[in-house]
Amino acid sequence: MRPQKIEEPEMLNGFAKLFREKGYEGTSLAELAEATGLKKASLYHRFPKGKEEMAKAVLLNVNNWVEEHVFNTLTNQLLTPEERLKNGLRSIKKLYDDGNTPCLLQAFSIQSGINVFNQLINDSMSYWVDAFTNIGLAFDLSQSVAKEKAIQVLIDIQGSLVVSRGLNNPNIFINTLNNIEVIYTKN
Amino acid sequence: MRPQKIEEPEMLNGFAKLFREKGYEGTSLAELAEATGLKKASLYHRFPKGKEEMAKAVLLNVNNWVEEHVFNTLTNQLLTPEERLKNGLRSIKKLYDDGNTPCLLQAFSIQSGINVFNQLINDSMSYWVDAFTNIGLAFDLSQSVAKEKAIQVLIDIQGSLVVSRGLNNPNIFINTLNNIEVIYTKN
DNA sequence: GTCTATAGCTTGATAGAC
DNA sequence: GTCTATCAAGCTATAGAC
Repeated sequence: MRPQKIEEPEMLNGFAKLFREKGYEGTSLAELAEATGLKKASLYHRFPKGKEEMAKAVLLNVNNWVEEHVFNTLTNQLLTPEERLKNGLRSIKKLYDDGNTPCLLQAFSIQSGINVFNQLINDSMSYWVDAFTNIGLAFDLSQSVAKEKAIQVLIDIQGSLVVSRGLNNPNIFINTLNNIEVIYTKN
Repeated sequence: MRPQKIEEPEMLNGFAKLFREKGYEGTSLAELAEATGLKKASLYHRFPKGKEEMAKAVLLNVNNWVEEHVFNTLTNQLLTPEERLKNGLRSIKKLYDDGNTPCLLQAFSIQSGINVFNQLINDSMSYWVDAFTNIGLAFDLSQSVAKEKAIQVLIDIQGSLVVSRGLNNPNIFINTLNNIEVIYTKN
Protein backbone atom coordinates (compact mmCIF):
# COMPACT_ATOMS: atom_id res chain seq x y z
CA MET A 1 0.00 0.00 0.00
CA ARG A 2 1.55 3.25 -1.11
CA PRO A 3 1.62 6.05 1.44
CA GLN A 4 -1.29 8.46 1.37
CA LYS A 5 -0.79 12.18 1.45
CA ILE A 6 -2.65 12.42 4.71
CA GLU A 7 -3.54 9.71 7.21
CA GLU A 8 -7.15 9.13 8.16
CA PRO A 9 -6.87 9.98 11.89
CA GLU A 10 -5.36 13.38 11.09
CA MET A 11 -8.08 13.97 8.50
CA LEU A 12 -10.88 13.15 10.92
CA ASN A 13 -9.47 15.51 13.51
CA GLY A 14 -9.45 18.30 10.96
CA PHE A 15 -13.02 17.48 9.95
CA ALA A 16 -14.11 17.43 13.60
CA LYS A 17 -12.76 20.90 14.22
CA LEU A 18 -14.78 22.29 11.31
CA PHE A 19 -17.99 20.42 12.11
CA ARG A 20 -17.88 21.42 15.78
CA GLU A 21 -17.52 25.11 15.01
CA LYS A 22 -19.75 25.39 11.95
CA GLY A 23 -22.15 22.48 12.21
CA TYR A 24 -23.04 20.05 9.45
CA GLU A 25 -24.76 22.47 7.06
CA GLY A 26 -22.30 25.24 7.79
CA THR A 27 -19.31 23.16 6.74
CA SER A 28 -18.71 22.91 2.99
CA LEU A 29 -16.84 20.27 1.05
CA ALA A 30 -14.48 23.01 -0.09
CA GLU A 31 -13.52 23.67 3.53
CA LEU A 32 -13.24 19.97 4.32
CA ALA A 33 -10.94 19.52 1.33
CA GLU A 34 -8.85 22.53 2.25
CA ALA A 35 -8.39 21.16 5.78
CA THR A 36 -6.83 18.00 4.36
CA GLY A 37 -4.75 19.51 1.57
CA LEU A 38 -6.58 17.24 -0.89
CA LYS A 39 -9.00 18.16 -3.64
CA LYS A 40 -12.72 17.55 -3.29
CA ALA A 41 -12.68 14.65 -5.75
CA SER A 42 -10.01 12.92 -3.67
CA LEU A 43 -12.23 13.04 -0.62
CA TYR A 44 -14.88 11.16 -2.55
CA HIS A 45 -12.39 8.39 -3.18
CA ARG A 46 -12.11 7.86 0.58
CA PHE A 47 -15.70 8.69 1.46
CA PRO A 48 -17.81 7.59 -1.54
CA LYS A 49 -21.05 8.64 0.13
CA GLY A 50 -19.77 12.17 0.56
CA LYS A 51 -20.23 14.64 3.36
CA GLU A 52 -22.63 12.50 5.34
CA GLU A 53 -20.13 9.65 5.43
CA MET A 54 -17.38 12.05 6.52
CA ALA A 55 -19.55 13.34 9.36
CA LYS A 56 -20.41 9.83 10.51
CA ALA A 57 -16.73 8.84 10.42
CA VAL A 58 -15.94 11.85 12.59
CA LEU A 59 -18.63 10.88 15.09
CA LEU A 60 -17.34 7.31 15.29
CA ASN A 61 -13.79 8.55 15.67
CA VAL A 62 -14.74 10.77 18.60
CA ASN A 63 -16.74 7.94 20.12
CA ASN A 64 -13.67 5.72 19.97
CA TRP A 65 -11.57 8.35 21.72
CA VAL A 66 -14.24 8.72 24.39
CA GLU A 67 -14.44 4.97 24.86
CA GLU A 68 -10.70 4.71 25.34
CA HIS A 69 -10.09 7.79 27.45
CA VAL A 70 -13.36 8.33 29.30
CA PHE A 71 -15.35 5.10 29.52
CA ASN A 72 -12.40 2.77 30.01
CA THR A 73 -10.97 5.10 32.63
CA LEU A 74 -14.22 5.46 34.56
CA THR A 75 -14.63 1.70 34.68
CA ASN A 76 -10.99 0.72 35.27
CA GLN A 77 -11.16 -1.79 38.11
CA LEU A 78 -7.46 -1.36 38.86
CA LEU A 79 -8.06 2.15 40.19
CA THR A 80 -10.00 3.48 43.15
CA PRO A 81 -13.32 5.17 42.36
CA GLU A 82 -11.73 8.52 43.23
CA GLU A 83 -8.86 7.96 40.80
CA ARG A 84 -11.18 6.76 38.04
CA LEU A 85 -13.34 9.84 38.39
CA LYS A 86 -10.39 12.23 38.53
CA ASN A 87 -8.72 10.72 35.47
CA GLY A 88 -11.99 10.51 33.54
CA LEU A 89 -12.76 14.16 34.17
CA ARG A 90 -9.24 15.09 33.09
CA SER A 91 -9.89 13.41 29.75
CA ILE A 92 -13.20 15.23 29.38
CA LYS A 93 -11.46 18.52 30.02
CA LYS A 94 -9.01 17.66 27.26
CA LEU A 95 -11.78 16.52 24.89
CA TYR A 96 -13.41 19.93 25.07
CA ASP A 97 -10.12 21.85 25.15
CA ASP A 98 -10.76 23.33 28.61
CA GLY A 99 -14.18 24.56 27.56
CA ASN A 100 -13.04 26.24 24.36
CA THR A 101 -14.42 23.63 21.95
CA PRO A 102 -18.12 22.96 21.31
CA CYS A 103 -19.58 19.46 21.51
CA LEU A 104 -19.93 17.65 18.19
CA LEU A 105 -23.22 16.11 19.30
CA GLN A 106 -24.68 19.57 19.81
CA ALA A 107 -23.39 20.76 16.47
CA PHE A 108 -24.92 17.79 14.65
CA SER A 109 -28.25 17.95 16.43
CA ILE A 110 -28.96 21.20 14.57
CA GLN A 111 -29.45 20.51 10.92
CA SER A 112 -31.88 20.78 8.02
CA GLY A 113 -34.14 17.96 6.91
CA ILE A 114 -34.79 14.82 8.91
CA ASN A 115 -31.77 14.37 11.11
CA VAL A 116 -29.88 11.28 10.00
CA PHE A 117 -27.59 11.67 12.98
CA ASN A 118 -30.30 11.39 15.61
CA GLN A 119 -29.70 7.73 16.29
CA LEU A 120 -25.93 8.17 16.56
CA ILE A 121 -26.39 11.14 18.91
CA ASN A 122 -28.83 9.17 21.04
CA ASP A 123 -26.42 6.22 21.21
CA SER A 124 -23.51 8.46 22.15
CA MET A 125 -25.38 10.21 24.93
CA SER A 126 -26.65 6.90 26.29
CA TYR A 127 -23.04 5.80 26.34
CA TRP A 128 -22.07 8.79 28.46
CA VAL A 129 -24.91 8.07 30.87
CA ASP A 130 -23.79 4.45 31.15
CA ALA A 131 -20.22 5.47 31.88
CA PHE A 132 -21.21 7.81 34.68
CA THR A 133 -23.78 5.40 36.04
CA ASN A 134 -20.91 2.96 36.37
CA ILE A 135 -18.80 5.35 38.42
CA GLY A 136 -21.83 6.10 40.58
CA LEU A 137 -22.18 2.41 41.35
CA ALA A 138 -18.49 2.36 42.28
CA PHE A 139 -19.32 5.02 44.85
CA ASP A 140 -21.94 2.64 46.26
CA LEU A 141 -24.96 4.46 44.91
CA SER A 142 -28.07 2.48 44.02
CA GLN A 143 -28.69 1.84 40.33
CA SER A 144 -31.48 4.41 40.14
CA VAL A 145 -29.61 7.15 42.01
CA ALA A 146 -26.46 6.44 40.02
CA LYS A 147 -28.35 6.89 36.76
CA GLU A 148 -30.04 10.02 38.00
CA LYS A 149 -26.68 11.54 38.89
CA ALA A 150 -25.21 10.42 35.59
CA ILE A 151 -27.89 12.31 33.68
CA GLN A 152 -27.24 15.38 35.81
CA VAL A 153 -23.53 15.13 35.01
CA LEU A 154 -24.32 15.03 31.29
CA ILE A 155 -26.60 18.05 31.72
CA ASP A 156 -23.83 19.88 33.57
CA ILE A 157 -21.22 19.11 30.91
CA GLN A 158 -23.43 20.02 27.96
CA GLY A 159 -24.96 23.02 29.65
CA SER A 160 -21.65 24.43 30.84
CA LEU A 161 -20.24 24.11 27.32
CA VAL A 162 -23.19 26.11 25.99
CA VAL A 163 -23.01 28.76 28.68
CA SER A 164 -19.21 29.00 28.60
CA ARG A 165 -19.37 29.69 24.91
CA GLY A 166 -22.33 32.05 25.18
CA LEU A 167 -20.81 34.12 27.99
CA ASN A 168 -17.33 33.74 26.49
CA ASN A 169 -15.98 32.33 29.74
CA PRO A 170 -14.42 28.83 29.67
CA ASN A 171 -13.96 28.93 33.43
CA ILE A 172 -17.63 28.09 33.75
CA PHE A 173 -16.89 24.74 32.14
CA ILE A 174 -13.80 24.20 34.28
CA ASN A 175 -15.70 24.98 37.49
CA THR A 176 -18.48 22.62 36.47
CA LEU A 177 -16.05 19.76 35.97
CA ASN A 178 -14.53 20.43 39.37
CA ASN A 179 -17.97 20.39 40.96
CA ILE A 180 -18.75 17.02 39.41
CA GLU A 181 -16.08 15.49 41.60
CA VAL A 182 -17.89 16.94 44.60
CA ILE A 183 -21.23 15.52 43.44
CA TYR A 184 -19.86 12.00 43.77
CA THR A 185 -17.62 12.35 46.80
CA LYS A 186 -19.75 14.43 49.14
CA ASN A 187 -22.15 11.60 50.07
CA MET B 1 -51.59 51.68 5.73
CA ARG B 2 -53.05 48.84 3.73
CA PRO B 3 -53.23 45.43 5.41
CA GLN B 4 -50.30 43.08 4.85
CA LYS B 5 -50.78 39.49 3.88
CA ILE B 6 -49.09 38.37 7.02
CA GLU B 7 -48.36 40.28 10.21
CA GLU B 8 -44.82 40.61 11.48
CA PRO B 9 -45.26 38.77 14.83
CA GLU B 10 -46.69 35.72 13.08
CA MET B 11 -43.84 35.86 10.57
CA LEU B 12 -41.19 35.98 13.25
CA ASN B 13 -42.71 33.01 15.04
CA GLY B 14 -42.56 31.01 11.84
CA PHE B 15 -38.95 32.05 11.30
CA ALA B 16 -38.05 31.13 14.87
CA LYS B 17 -39.38 27.62 14.46
CA LEU B 18 -37.21 27.07 11.39
CA PHE B 19 -34.07 28.63 12.84
CA ARG B 20 -34.36 26.68 16.08
CA GLU B 21 -34.63 23.34 14.36
CA LYS B 22 -32.26 23.88 11.46
CA GLY B 23 -29.88 26.62 12.59
CA TYR B 24 -28.89 29.69 10.62
CA GLU B 25 -27.03 27.98 7.77
CA GLY B 26 -29.50 25.12 7.62
CA THR B 27 -32.46 27.42 7.01
CA SER B 28 -32.85 28.67 3.44
CA LEU B 29 -34.65 31.74 2.15
CA ALA B 30 -36.90 29.41 0.21
CA GLU B 31 -38.03 27.82 3.47
CA LEU B 32 -38.40 31.16 5.21
CA ALA B 33 -40.55 32.42 2.33
CA GLU B 34 -42.64 29.26 2.30
CA ALA B 35 -43.30 29.63 6.02
CA THR B 36 -44.83 33.06 5.42
CA GLY B 37 -46.72 32.37 2.22
CA LEU B 38 -44.81 35.20 0.57
CA LYS B 39 -42.23 35.05 -2.20
CA LYS B 40 -38.56 35.56 -1.51
CA ALA B 41 -38.52 39.02 -3.09
CA SER B 42 -41.31 40.11 -0.77
CA LEU B 43 -39.24 39.17 2.26
CA TYR B 44 -36.53 41.51 1.04
CA HIS B 45 -39.02 44.35 1.06
CA ARG B 46 -39.47 43.84 4.80
CA PHE B 47 -35.92 42.79 5.60
CA PRO B 48 -33.68 44.64 3.11
CA LYS B 49 -30.50 43.16 4.59
CA GLY B 50 -31.78 39.66 4.00
CA LYS B 51 -31.43 36.53 6.07
CA GLU B 52 -29.15 38.06 8.68
CA GLU B 53 -31.69 40.78 9.38
CA MET B 54 -34.46 38.19 9.66
CA ALA B 55 -32.43 36.19 12.15
CA LYS B 56 -31.66 39.24 14.24
CA ALA B 57 -35.33 40.24 14.23
CA VAL B 58 -36.21 36.77 15.48
CA LEU B 59 -33.66 37.02 18.28
CA LEU B 60 -34.98 40.41 19.37
CA ASN B 61 -38.54 39.13 19.21
CA VAL B 62 -37.73 36.20 21.49
CA ASN B 63 -35.82 38.51 23.82
CA ASN B 64 -38.89 40.70 24.11
CA TRP B 65 -41.05 37.71 24.97
CA VAL B 66 -38.53 36.62 27.60
CA GLU B 67 -38.36 40.11 29.05
CA GLU B 68 -42.13 40.26 29.39
CA HIS B 69 -42.82 36.72 30.58
CA VAL B 70 -39.66 35.68 32.38
CA PHE B 71 -37.68 38.70 33.53
CA ASN B 72 -40.68 40.84 34.49
CA THR B 73 -42.22 37.90 36.32
CA LEU B 74 -39.06 36.99 38.24
CA THR B 75 -38.68 40.59 39.37
CA ASN B 76 -42.34 41.41 40.05
CA GLN B 77 -42.31 43.06 43.46
CA LEU B 78 -46.05 42.48 43.90
CA LEU B 79 -45.50 38.73 44.25
CA THR B 80 -43.70 36.65 46.84
CA PRO B 81 -40.33 35.20 45.77
CA GLU B 82 -41.95 31.75 45.63
CA GLU B 83 -44.70 32.98 43.31
CA ARG B 84 -42.26 34.84 41.08
CA LEU B 85 -40.10 31.77 40.71
CA LYS B 86 -43.03 29.45 40.06
CA ASN B 87 -44.56 31.74 37.43
CA GLY B 88 -41.21 32.45 35.78
CA LEU B 89 -40.45 28.75 35.46
CA ARG B 90 -43.90 28.17 34.00
CA SER B 91 -43.09 30.68 31.27
CA ILE B 92 -39.76 29.02 30.58
CA LYS B 93 -41.51 25.69 30.22
CA LYS B 94 -43.81 27.27 27.68
CA LEU B 95 -40.94 28.99 25.85
CA TYR B 96 -39.31 25.63 25.19
CA ASP B 97 -42.58 23.80 24.58
CA ASP B 98 -42.10 21.43 27.55
CA GLY B 99 -38.63 20.50 26.38
CA ASN B 100 -39.59 19.77 22.80
CA THR B 101 -38.12 22.90 21.25
CA PRO B 102 -34.39 23.71 21.00
CA CYS B 103 -32.98 27.01 22.20
CA LEU B 104 -32.46 29.65 19.52
CA LEU B 105 -29.24 30.82 21.17
CA GLN B 106 -27.78 27.35 20.81
CA ALA B 107 -28.89 27.11 17.20
CA PHE B 108 -27.30 30.44 16.33
CA SER B 109 -24.06 29.78 18.17
CA ILE B 110 -23.22 27.14 15.53
CA GLN B 111 -22.55 28.77 12.24
CA SER B 112 -19.99 29.28 9.48
CA GLY B 113 -17.72 32.29 9.29
CA ILE B 114 -17.18 34.76 12.09
CA ASN B 115 -20.30 34.63 14.18
CA VAL B 116 -22.16 37.91 13.84
CA PHE B 117 -24.59 36.76 16.51
CA ASN B 118 -22.02 36.28 19.25
CA GLN B 119 -22.68 39.64 20.85
CA LEU B 120 -26.45 39.17 20.80
CA ILE B 121 -26.10 35.69 22.28
CA ASN B 122 -23.78 36.98 24.98
CA ASP B 123 -26.20 39.79 25.84
CA SER B 124 -29.16 37.41 25.99
CA MET B 125 -27.42 34.96 28.27
CA SER B 126 -26.23 37.77 30.55
CA TYR B 127 -29.85 38.84 30.69
CA TRP B 128 -30.91 35.39 31.90
CA VAL B 129 -28.20 35.41 34.54
CA ASP B 130 -29.35 38.84 35.74
CA ALA B 131 -32.96 37.68 35.98
CA PHE B 132 -32.08 34.66 38.09
CA THR B 133 -29.60 36.60 40.17
CA ASN B 134 -32.49 38.89 41.00
CA ILE B 135 -34.69 36.05 42.22
CA GLY B 136 -31.76 34.72 44.24
CA LEU B 137 -31.47 38.06 46.00
CA ALA B 138 -35.20 37.89 46.70
CA PHE B 139 -34.48 34.63 48.52
CA ASP B 140 -31.96 36.52 50.65
CA LEU B 141 -28.85 35.12 49.01
CA SER B 142 -25.72 37.22 48.85
CA GLN B 143 -24.91 38.83 45.51
CA SER B 144 -22.09 36.38 44.76
CA VAL B 145 -24.05 33.27 45.74
CA ALA B 146 -27.10 34.51 43.85
CA LYS B 147 -25.05 34.95 40.69
CA GLU B 148 -23.40 31.56 41.12
CA LYS B 149 -26.80 29.91 41.40
CA ALA B 150 -28.10 31.89 38.46
CA ILE B 151 -25.32 30.56 36.25
CA GLN B 152 -26.06 27.04 37.43
CA VAL B 153 -29.73 27.52 36.55
CA LEU B 154 -28.77 28.61 33.05
CA ILE B 155 -26.48 25.57 32.75
CA ASP B 156 -29.32 23.33 33.90
CA ILE B 157 -31.80 24.80 31.42
CA GLN B 158 -29.45 24.73 28.45
CA GLY B 159 -27.99 21.35 29.35
CA SER B 160 -31.34 19.69 29.95
CA LEU B 161 -32.57 20.97 26.58
CA VAL B 162 -29.55 19.38 24.89
CA VAL B 163 -29.84 16.10 26.77
CA SER B 164 -33.64 15.91 26.43
CA ARG B 165 -33.27 16.24 22.71
CA GLY B 166 -30.32 13.86 22.48
CA LEU B 167 -31.97 11.14 24.53
CA ASN B 168 -35.36 11.92 23.03
CA ASN B 169 -36.89 12.42 26.47
CA PRO B 170 -38.46 15.82 27.25
CA ASN B 171 -39.11 14.71 30.83
CA ILE B 172 -35.46 15.41 31.55
CA PHE B 173 -36.15 19.08 30.88
CA ILE B 174 -39.35 19.05 32.92
CA ASN B 175 -37.60 17.42 35.88
CA THR B 176 -34.79 19.94 35.68
CA LEU B 177 -37.21 22.85 35.85
CA ASN B 178 -38.90 21.29 38.87
CA ASN B 179 -35.54 20.89 40.57
CA ILE B 180 -34.69 24.54 40.03
CA GLU B 181 -37.49 25.44 42.42
CA VAL B 182 -35.81 23.23 45.00
CA ILE B 183 -32.44 24.87 44.42
CA TYR B 184 -33.83 28.19 45.63
CA THR B 185 -36.22 27.05 48.33
CA LYS B 186 -34.17 24.41 50.12
CA ASN B 187 -31.81 26.84 51.88
C1' DG C 1 -5.03 7.66 -5.05
C1' DT C 2 -5.02 12.28 -6.70
C1' DC C 3 -6.01 15.29 -10.05
C1' DT C 4 -8.73 18.76 -13.57
C1' DA C 5 -12.94 19.79 -15.26
C1' DT C 6 -17.60 20.13 -15.04
C1' DA C 7 -22.47 18.81 -14.42
C1' DG C 8 -26.68 20.01 -12.12
C1' DC C 9 -28.72 22.19 -8.66
C1' DT C 10 -29.61 25.50 -4.77
C1' DT C 11 -28.22 29.40 -2.56
C1' DG C 12 -28.77 34.52 -1.23
C1' DA C 13 -29.94 38.52 -3.45
C1' DT C 14 -31.72 42.05 -7.06
C1' DA C 15 -34.42 44.45 -11.02
C1' DG C 16 -38.41 46.01 -12.42
C1' DA C 17 -43.58 45.29 -13.63
C1' DC C 18 -47.93 45.82 -11.39
C1' DG D 1 -46.27 45.59 -0.92
C1' DT D 2 -46.15 41.56 -3.75
C1' DC D 3 -45.01 39.52 -7.70
C1' DT D 4 -42.14 37.09 -11.88
C1' DA D 5 -37.86 36.59 -13.65
C1' DT D 6 -33.23 36.34 -13.25
C1' DC D 7 -28.41 36.70 -11.65
C1' DA D 8 -23.81 35.25 -10.02
C1' DA D 9 -21.87 32.40 -6.77
C1' DG D 10 -21.70 28.55 -4.10
C1' DC D 11 -23.02 23.92 -3.30
C1' DT D 12 -22.64 18.52 -3.58
C1' DA D 13 -21.30 15.19 -6.46
C1' DT D 14 -19.31 12.77 -10.65
C1' DA D 15 -16.45 11.57 -14.98
C1' DG D 16 -12.40 10.43 -16.55
C1' DA D 17 -7.18 11.36 -17.30
C1' DC D 18 -2.91 10.24 -15.12
